[in-house]
Parts: sequence; C-alpha cells; structure tokens
Amino acid sequence: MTAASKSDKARFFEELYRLNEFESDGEPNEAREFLKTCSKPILSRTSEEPSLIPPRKVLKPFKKVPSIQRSISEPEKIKDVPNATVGSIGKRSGLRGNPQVPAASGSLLGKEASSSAGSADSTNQRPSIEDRRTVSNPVPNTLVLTNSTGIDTMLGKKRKKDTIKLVREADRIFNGFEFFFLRNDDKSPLRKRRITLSREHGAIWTTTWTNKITHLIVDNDLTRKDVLTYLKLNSLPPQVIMVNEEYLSDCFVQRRVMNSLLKKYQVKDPDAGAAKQMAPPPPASENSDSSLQLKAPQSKLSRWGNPPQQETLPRIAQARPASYPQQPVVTGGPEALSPREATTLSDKDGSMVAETQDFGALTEWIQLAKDTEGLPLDNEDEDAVDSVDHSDSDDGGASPLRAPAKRIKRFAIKQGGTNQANFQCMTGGTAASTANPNDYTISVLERLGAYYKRIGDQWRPTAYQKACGMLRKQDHLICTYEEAIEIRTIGHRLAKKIVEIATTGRLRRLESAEADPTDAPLKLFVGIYGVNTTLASEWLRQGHRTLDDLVKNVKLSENQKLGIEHYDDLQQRIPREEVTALGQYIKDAAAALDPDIEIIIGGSYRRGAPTSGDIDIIISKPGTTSTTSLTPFLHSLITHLTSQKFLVAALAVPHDDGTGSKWHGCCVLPSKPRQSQIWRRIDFLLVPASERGAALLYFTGDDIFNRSMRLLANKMGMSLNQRGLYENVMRDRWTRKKVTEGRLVEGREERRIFERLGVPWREPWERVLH
DNA sequence: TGGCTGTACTG
DNA sequence: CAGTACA
DNA sequence: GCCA
Repeated sequence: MTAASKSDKARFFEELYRLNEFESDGEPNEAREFLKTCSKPILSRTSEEPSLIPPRKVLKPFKKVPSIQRSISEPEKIKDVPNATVGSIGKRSGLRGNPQVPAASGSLLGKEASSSAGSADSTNQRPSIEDRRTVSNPVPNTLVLTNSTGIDTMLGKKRKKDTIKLVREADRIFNGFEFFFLRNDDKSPLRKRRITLSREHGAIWTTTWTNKITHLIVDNDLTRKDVLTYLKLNSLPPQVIMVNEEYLSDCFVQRRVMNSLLKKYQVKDPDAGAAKQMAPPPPASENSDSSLQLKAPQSKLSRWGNPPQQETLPRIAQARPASYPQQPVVTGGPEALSPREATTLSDKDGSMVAETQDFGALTEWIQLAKDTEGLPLDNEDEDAVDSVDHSDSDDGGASPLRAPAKRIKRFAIKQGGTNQANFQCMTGGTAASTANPNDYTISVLERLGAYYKRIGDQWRPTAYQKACGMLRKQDHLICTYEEAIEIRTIGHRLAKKIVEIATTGRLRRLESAEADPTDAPLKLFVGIYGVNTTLASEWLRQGHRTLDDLVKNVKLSENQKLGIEHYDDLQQRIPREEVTALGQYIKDAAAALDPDIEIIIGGSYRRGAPTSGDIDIIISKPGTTSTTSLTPFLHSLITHLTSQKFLVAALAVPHDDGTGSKWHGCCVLPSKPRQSQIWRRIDFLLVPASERGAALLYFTGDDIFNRSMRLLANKMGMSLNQRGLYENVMRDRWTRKKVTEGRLVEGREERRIFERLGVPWREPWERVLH
C-alpha cells in the first residue's frame, strides 16, 4: 500500500511539474521562483531589467542624499556614550535612549573592514573547530584541581601525546560529551581506568570547569553537597548531568548511553531524598526562566556553534562524509551518531520523569497520547478516514486522512470535531539540543533554506524549517526516498534532497547556490540588523559588495548604521549563562524600582536553548489590565538601565500613543571589562497581567509553533495573537482579513489557551519545531 | 491552484 | 505605505 | 517548499 501510494504521489508531482515546465529543482526553477515571488533583481543583475526593479525603492537611495559623511564612530567611544546621553532618553515617547550619537571618525573602517572580510568571504564560512571551543564563557570560578597529574596532562598538549585508542566508531557512545570527574584526577587506578575508557568511547575529559561540560561523574563517596561545595556553585547548571560511578560502568557494559536519571545513578544527597536538583523547578515553568530543563549533550554544537554564521549554526551536525565542506572533522565519526542521551523532565506533579536516549522513545514520550504522530509504522488502521474530511492544513499539515489515494502519511485522530491533528503544534518538537542522526542532513537543509530566505523566497524557508523539525524527530538516519516521503511536510523535492545529502554528503543545489558570487555579499548584507532581502539586493544591484561600500555610499538608517558598527557582536549567539546573568540584572533593577513587577525571560531561553540569538524580556505586573499602565515603569526602567550602562542603544521604542508595547535595543553586561563586552540584542515586551498567558505563548515561540497555533485558531474560527485568543472573529470573505476583533476567550493563562484550542499542553522546550 | 500568522515600529 | 522585525 |  504505501509503495503504491507513494509512487502515485510521486507521479502526481512529476506531472504537475512537467505541466509547469519546471522540471528539475535545479537552478532555473529557483530563478523563476525568485522573480515570481519578489521580482527583485538579484539574479538578473546583469540584465538590469528596469521592470524588475522595485518601483518605489529604486530612487530612494538618492532621495535623501547619500550623505554618510558621518563615518561612524569608534566602537570604544560609543560604548561610553549612552552614559552621557542618559537623560535624553526619548525620542518618541521618551523611552528611547539614543546613544550612539557620537560621530567620531572613521576608526570604524578598520573594524568594518575586518568584519566584512570575515563574514563576506564565502570561503571563510566554516567555523573552525578549535577557535570556537575557546572562549564562550567559562564559568568564573575556574576550578583547577590541585592534586593531580592529570591536570598537567590536560593543560599541556600532553593530551595529544597521551594517546588513547578510540574504540570503533560505532561504540563511541560518548562522542560529543565532555566529562568532568570529581575527583578529577587519574591517580586512583580505578578512576584512571574510567577516564581512559570514557575517552576511548569518545568523551572529552576536562579538568577545568567550563560550560561545555555535559556530564559530571562523581565518586561514589561524595554527596551532592560535596560536589557543590567543591565547585563553589549554588546549583549545577541545568545542562550538566550529574551521575555517579555506576553510570559509567553501565554505559560501558551495555555499550549505550544510559538514562542518567535512574535512581541508581544519582549522587546521594545527605539531606533530602535522592535525585532532584537537576529536576526542574516544578510548575515553575510558568515563571519563565526557571523553566529550562532538558538537557542534552551538545557540546559539539557549542563548540563551533557560534561563529558569525547565522541561522544554521546552532545545530551543526556531524556524521556523514568528511568530504563535505562544513563537516566538522573531529573524531571523524561519520557514522550516524550513536543515540545521545536526552532527558526530559516532567514536573507536572513534581515528579520527575526521564527518558533516555533513543529518539524514538523520547519523541514518543513527549507526545501525548493522542498524538498519533508516532513513528514509522504504518498502521493502516485509521480507516475511519473519510469521516473526517475537513480540511485543514496546518502548516504543512497534511490531513492524513484524505481518504483513498493517499492515506499515506501519518494518520491522525480526529478530535472534537475539528481535525487539528495535523497541526504541528499538536505534536510538539524535540528538545533543542538533542543530538539526532539527521543533524547533518538538517544542517545542510537549513543552509539551503537560509539561502532561499536571503534571496527573497517567502515560502521555501518555512517549508525547509518544518522539514528540519520533522527530521529532528526521527530516530534514525533518513536516507531513502521512501522513508523521507513518508514524513509529513516532506514532499518529493525535499525527499530527493535528503537522499542526496544522506548518501553523498553533499547537496549540489546548495553548492551552486553558495557559489554564486553575489551570495556572499548578499549574506553579509542581510546579516545587518535592519536590512533584509529587498535592500540588500538593491545594494548589490548598485554594485556594493562590502560593508565599507555601504557606509561610504549608501543612505543608511540609524539602526542600520548601528547594525553595521556592531555587526560582529550582534551576529554572535549568547551563551545561556549570559542570558541568565543579563536577565538577573534586569530583575534586580526592576525589583528596586517596583517590587511588584514580574520579569520573565522568554524566547529561546525559555525553550531551554543552550544559546540564544537575543534576550526576550516580558515585563508584567499583577493586577494590570492595560499596557498603558506599565509604560511609566518601562520608562523608568529604561532610564535606569541606560544610566547603568546596561542598555547601550535603542532600536525601536513604543509608540507614544500609549498602546506601544515593545522596546528593542542593545545591552551589555556592565560587570564585564568594557573590552570584552559584547553587544546583545534585547527586547522588552509590556504585558498586562490579563494578557500574560497569550504573551508568554507568543514570546516563547518558536516561530513555527506560534504560526501553527495561530493557524489552528484561525481554522477554528478564532484568532490568536500576543494579547489573547479571540472568537467570533469576523473576516472579510475575500481577503480573509480580520474585520472584527472578536470576543476575548482567554489571555491570562497559557494553559487555557491550549485547552481552548484542543492542543495538549506543551512545555516550552517541547515547542521547538524547527 | 491558492494558501501558508499576526502584530509593532521605522522612515 | 513598504520594509523590517518579533515570536 | 508542501498541501489540499
């Protein structure tokens, strides 16, 4: 059955494409798509089709004189400025701290040149393994063990000399893991043996405490308390897994990564009952920051995960052929990674549940019972099909049901009259940092998706993201067309690409795309805050290629200038610890100003991500029902944080009609020496208590999850936005635009919004769909 | 073949 | 208003 | 890009 339907489907598409006379998914198609969707010049640069030039924009650059005399200022000075302008906070509503005023001179050129060189150079886009590994941000109290010869071993290059023989690839169950032992020396023969074995199985042995550490292996005679004391920490970073010696033994014996949360692996706790500690603060998830929990080894990711690359970096992969350019060549472990351990904790009742390892199980566990989205099996059951016809696509969702011809993909279960089973928000995603055998494939697809995005394609990027999200949920390497096409949101063309990537390690389409000489500068330009495809391609068409060109010849908005000045900083990902620190700084400041104010860190941080692109702060206060009532607070908070040199720039401030709700800008950690301060993007969202739930939902994301929820609401005749879930929304019959706000159904409680939509509750970290 | 989320700030 | 951004 |  599946075979038949599959080919049907394939044939269908082939015919369809033939009709469109766009057969291959090679370049021509892309060109067409590009022109069709945005009629922007990029690809036709040479021909200079006047008609393709966006009518309106064309002249703009000249409209206001390409002045630019202001060659921007020196970074160092800039950072001081805010202070000087502290008082002058507002441009519009008085909330804008407009720093970056200083216009020293062109020292920027120096910096700029370097950044353009670095980022623009297409050949230079592979983050190198070694550099990435260094900085990040080691925990302050670097702990160095005193009693060990092992240390010397580690600190010196000795590690290299001190060769160990790795076990065969398939058995390197600890690939990507970084172990910190306690006691961390190899004096004891037994411990030495464990360390050696760990390394032979792929682990990295570390003797200094860094944020790359994935596991903390504790001697059996030590307690949790001893550990914390030893490390001088109040609590263990959430991503670190702490286990006792038994854990290693079992892993070796069973040749697999064990579930670290099993009772027998817990380090004993003199006080309370065992376990805990890593357990997430229970229902606290509601309160933001505390939510994070799951963990998963992603040391690899962080290792070369933050270069000024861009969206693809977070989850670079491994596996696959070494030939591929971007492939990390570490231990050279092509094999699909051995399943990594992943843990998910549930705190609903305060109890802790964990799932180990295999993706299948993890996925399964995460999904609530009704999710059918299970696995590969094709049960053909679901014959009830027809009964549920209703269409609803979801983002990508296919109504599996669709009777006859294809009941191929997934089966769904109708729920309460609407068949929302195909909405991605119904199944949830995998933990952000969980390693997956398809990681390499995903990283390649993400790059191609990113390419389409910067080229102006509106839909392919979304399709690629969804596909990646689905791939990440699979428990094994998808390498055949049949397997791929079975997956929801993956169609003919993506399936072909997946096969190509999985079997050859390359994707010709991507190679040709990135080989385009205009791609590097395009990528460079869209990396600027405030610049997207339209502008970037226009600049490209005008012949600009470097940031320097832009600074000298193009009319830039204030935000864009700032985006260029701090290009490198803003391109960096933010380690979780720093987000925590930045958030704490804000909380302290807020509490001092108004003890009732509630500060919640949202975004990827709330989803448990090991690194974030920016910091999202929700500002709320019990009892409030309108944004307006919080505006004064925001004003004083901004003023205060600016005077503290925490906020260093404002990019977007709330409209002064009182309805404004967001403030966007940049901040740094004042406690750091100025030189090492990195500018970070920060967003504040004002949220009255009555809209807290909807805002939390919105600000937690991810993107795909939000769109899915909103689409579902829409299909159910409702409307969901950051303020609440509304019903009886009247939409224009033709434009489908909302005509009436509708009646508020729920805005206060996040959970109730899920309930109203019939979506099983998803913890923040289960909302990672791309 | 048409739809694919909904909103806020800038200039 | 188009462009950009936020999730 | 995928889907209905």
